[in-house]
Amino acid sequence: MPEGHTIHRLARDHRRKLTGGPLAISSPQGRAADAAAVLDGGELRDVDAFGKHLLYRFTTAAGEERTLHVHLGLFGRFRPRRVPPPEPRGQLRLRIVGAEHAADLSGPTACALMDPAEEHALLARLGPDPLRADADPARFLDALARRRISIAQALMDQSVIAGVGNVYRAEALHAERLDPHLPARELGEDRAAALWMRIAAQLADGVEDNRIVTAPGAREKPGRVRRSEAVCVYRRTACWTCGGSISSQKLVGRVLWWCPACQPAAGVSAPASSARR
DNA sequence: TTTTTATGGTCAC
DNA sequence: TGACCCTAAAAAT
Repeated sequence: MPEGHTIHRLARDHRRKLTGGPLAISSPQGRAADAAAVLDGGELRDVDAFGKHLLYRFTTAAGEERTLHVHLGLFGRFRPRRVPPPEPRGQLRLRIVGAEHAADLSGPTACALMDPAEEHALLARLGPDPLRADADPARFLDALARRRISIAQALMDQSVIAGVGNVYRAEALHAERLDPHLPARELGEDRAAALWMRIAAQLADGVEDNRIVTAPGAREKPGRVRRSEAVCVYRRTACWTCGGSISSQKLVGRVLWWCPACQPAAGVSAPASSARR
């Protein structure tokens, strides 16, 4: 589930549904018992999202300001619940129950209190997040210009750009007709700026839809569109745009998907060079 | 029923 | 680069 759009959507939803009143906070599974004990009975003031990280700003029942850091990782999920919530099923790391809304968190990579120093260190190693109004695209352009790694690898590096995951990487590169193997530094300012804009737009759509829909026209009929029909290249066999065969390759532990026809290597007939990985 | 896979990330070698 | 962490559902047996 979680790329940056999921995280920002959760921040928005939880800000709206869980702030403004005392919360019962527990860790049925016990693995976040310490944080739950501190936060139980407190109030949520705000929720911040940075890339794939969530920061929940609490005022505890004792009147202290504390921040809960949540990172969903690959498997983490926040599920909305009615009040009262049902008996916990499966592994439930954290349960937050307000007067009208509740939320269950399972499988996160991180769910722990974070002090200001740790938060500072976290934010310092994150690149700009296109979903944040305070994001500086110049940092993205600079990072790309300095990297020898491929653009595909660069987009997965959260210190280059925060919030992009494996689906948006594939879809944004396809939308910009960029060969994923192109070295980041060879992108050039114009194409890098266009890529930033594309990612920002796709992520923003993702927040609104609460899912990734990048296939042209598919957003107009949400709910009816299967995932495979909502994207152009990710985990597809045929390109949504041209119908050609989609290529895939394991790259640094993740599968990269692209359309060789829509995203040709610069100078296909040129002598084999470092362009291909 | 078991195995594999997944939209993520860290750490040790 | 691989081991590992976390959970659930799909795919394979």
